[in-house]
Amino acid sequence: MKPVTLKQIAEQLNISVATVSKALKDYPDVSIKTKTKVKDLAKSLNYKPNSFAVHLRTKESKTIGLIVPEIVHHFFSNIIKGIVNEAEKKGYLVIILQSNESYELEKKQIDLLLSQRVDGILISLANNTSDYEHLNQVIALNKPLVMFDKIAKMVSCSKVIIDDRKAAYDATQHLIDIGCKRIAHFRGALLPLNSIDRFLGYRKALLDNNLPFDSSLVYMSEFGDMSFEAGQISAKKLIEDHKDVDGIFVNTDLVAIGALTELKRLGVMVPEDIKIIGFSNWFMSSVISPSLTTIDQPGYLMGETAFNQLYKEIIAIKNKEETAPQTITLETKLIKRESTEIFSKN
Amino acid sequence: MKPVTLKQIAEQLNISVATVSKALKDYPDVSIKTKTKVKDLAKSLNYKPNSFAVHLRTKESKTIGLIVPEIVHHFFSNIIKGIVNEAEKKGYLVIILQSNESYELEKKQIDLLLSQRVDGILISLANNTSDYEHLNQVIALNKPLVMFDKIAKMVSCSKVIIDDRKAAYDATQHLIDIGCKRIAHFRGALLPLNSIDRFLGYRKALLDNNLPFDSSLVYMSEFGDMSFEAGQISAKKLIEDHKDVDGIFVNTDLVAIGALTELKRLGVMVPEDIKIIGFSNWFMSSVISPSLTTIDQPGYLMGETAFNQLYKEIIAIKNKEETAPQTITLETKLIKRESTEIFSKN
DNA sequence: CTGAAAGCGCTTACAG
DNA sequence: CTGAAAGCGCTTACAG
Repeated sequence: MKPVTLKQIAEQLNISVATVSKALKDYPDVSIKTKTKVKDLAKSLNYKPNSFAVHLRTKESKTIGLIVPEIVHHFFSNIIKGIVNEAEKKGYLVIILQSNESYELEKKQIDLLLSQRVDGILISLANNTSDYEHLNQVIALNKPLVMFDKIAKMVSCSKVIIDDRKAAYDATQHLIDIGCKRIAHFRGALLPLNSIDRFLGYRKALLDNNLPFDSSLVYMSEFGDMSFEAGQISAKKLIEDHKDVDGIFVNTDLVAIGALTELKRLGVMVPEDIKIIGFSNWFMSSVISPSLTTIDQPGYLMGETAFNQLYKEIIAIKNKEETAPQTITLETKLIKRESTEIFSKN
Repeated sequence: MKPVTLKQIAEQLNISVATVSKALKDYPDVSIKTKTKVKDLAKSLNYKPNSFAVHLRTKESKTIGLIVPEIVHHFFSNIIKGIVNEAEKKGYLVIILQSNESYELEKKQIDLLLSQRVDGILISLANNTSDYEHLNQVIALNKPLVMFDKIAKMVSCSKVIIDDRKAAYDATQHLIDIGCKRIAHFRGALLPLNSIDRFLGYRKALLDNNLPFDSSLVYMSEFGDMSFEAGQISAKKLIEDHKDVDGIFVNTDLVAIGALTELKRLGVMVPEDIKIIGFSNWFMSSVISPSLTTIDQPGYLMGETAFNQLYKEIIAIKNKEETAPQTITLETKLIKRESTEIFSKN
C-alpha cells in the first residue's frame, strides 16, 4: 500500500491538486463545502503529507540535528530529553548522533546533518575537538548553531553553559569551609573548556584562602577518561602518594563514586579521613553510601534552553531578522550530603 | 549563503545537470575527465546533495524513527546508543521520540514518523498501550516495524526481547536456592507484557518449589510507577504487613535500590534479614552498598539487534522480497552480588 | 560519452 | 472560489 497523495484525493473529488492543497491548509479562499469534502476524504484515506515534497518547496525541514559525545550518561540523557520534549512542542523532530568523543566522527556528523538540511544544529563538543572549521561552516551557511555544556569560546554562535569556574570554586570553598587543608583535584581531559575551568576554579579557591596550590595533588586519568575505574585508579595513587590529603574535589560524579569505592576498599573513611565532593548530581550520587556531596547541573533545563535558543534563531532567520549570538549561563547548586558531613570531633 | 546545487556546478562547467549527477555517483558511462572536473568543483564548493530532493525521487529517506517510553533510563539509553551506532554504520539517521509512557503521544508520534516518511520504525511500547491500530497502520503501509523490550504479542511484526518469564524464574529460584521461604515480589504496572511475564515467572518458581503463592506478597506501586520512591513505599508497607518475609524479587533495579535504602533506614539488614534481587543490571546497582544481585539485560545488544532486523526488512522490501516476522530472544544473566550473599550462619 | 525530458509530491503567485 | 503552471533539486530511462 503506497502512501496517499494530493493527486489521488484530487482525482477522487474531481478537483485540482492546488485546491486540495489549499483546502487542507485552510486557505481562506476555498469554499467551506470544498474544504469539508477534502478534509473528510483525506482523513478517511489517512492522508499524510510527504514531508520531502513539502520541505523541498518550503525550504524548512522542521528537523534539527543533535550531536552529543555520549548518550549513556545521566547528564546528557537529561539534556536529550529536554531537547526532544521541547522540540516536539514546537513541531520539530530531532535527529540524534553520538560523536563518541571523536572529533573525526563529529565532523562527519555535521556534514550528514547539513546534507539532511536540518533547520539547525545543537552540539556538545567531543573532548579532542580543537579545530572549528566544521562548526564555522555551519555558521557560514547561515544555519543556526547552538553549543551547550562543552563549548568552544572561539566559535561565534549561541551557547548554553554553566559557570564551571564558579561552580568548582564553590565546591572547593565548601571543602575549605568544613576544615580541609590539603585538597586534591581529580580533573578531566586537558582540552575541554569545562575541565579547564573546573581546574581553574579549584585553584583560585585555594589561593583566595591562602592555601598553597600543589600541582602534584592534581590527578588526570589516562586519556582524561571519566569512568568509575578512572576514579578508582586516581584514588589509589593519591593514597599512595599523599598521606595528608583531607579532601578531594572530583571533576564528575562517576569518577567521584569510583574514588569513594576505592577509598572504602582501602579502609580510608569518608568523610572522617577524607571528604569528597563531585560534580553533576547524578541520581546515583544520592543513593550510594556515603551519599555524595556534589554540584547540581541542570541537564533537562539546559536541553530546553538550548532548543529554545535554536528555535528563536530559526524563526529569526525565517523572518530575515538579525540575531546576535547569546551566551546563557544556568545556575548550579551545591548539594551537601554525607561525603562532606562535619563531625563534632572536628 | 545558500547551499550549492547540481545546477550551479553544471553551469560553471558548462555541462548538463544530468551529467553532473551521474559523475558524482560514479556512473560508468561518464568520462574520467568529466568526473574529475565535477568532483573537484563539488568538493571545493562544499556541495552536499539536498536530501529532500534525493528522497523525493528515490523514495528512500535513509532515516528511521525510534520511539521509547523514557530517554533518561539506563537500559533505554543503552538501547538508543546501540541503535544510533549501528544505524550510522549503515548510513541511516535516527529520529528519536519519547512517548513518556503515554499511548496518546505514542500514536501521534507514529503519525509524525509516517509523515516524515522514515524507512522504518523501532518502538518500545508505552505502559498503557493496549490498542494497536497505530502499529497495524504502519504494517499496512508495508513499512518495516520492529518492537523491542516492551512489545505486544498481537502485532504481527519482528520483535527483539528477552525471556522475561524465564529470567524472573531464575531470579526467584536463586532466592529459593539460598534458603528464602517467604518471597515477596514488587511488580510493575498491570499492562506491559514484561511486567506480567516477570510476575508469572516469579509465581511459577514458587509453585515448582512447593512454596505457596501468596498474592498479599505481591506489591504494585500506584500507577505501576517504577521509581526509587516506589521502592521505598513498597518496602515500608511490606515490613509493616509481613514480618516473616526473607526475600524480595523486584521488577527493576531502580525500585530495588529504593527498597534497599528504605530497609536500611528501617534497620532491616540486607542480606542477613531479607535478601533482594533486582532486574536490569543498572550500573548503579554494582556500586551501592550492599551491591545488588540482579538480572543482566543486554541493552546495547538489544539496540543493535533491533536495528539490524529493521535494516534487513528495509532491504528486503526494497528488493521486493517477502519477509516473515522474526522474534529474537536475547540471553539474560544472573549477576550475584552482596544483596543475596549467603552467610555461614545460614 | 552527454544531455533533454519526465517526474517525485508538494506550494503558491497568478489568472480567470 | 477554482485551477493551470512553475518550480523546489534531484535521478534515471532514453535518445543521440
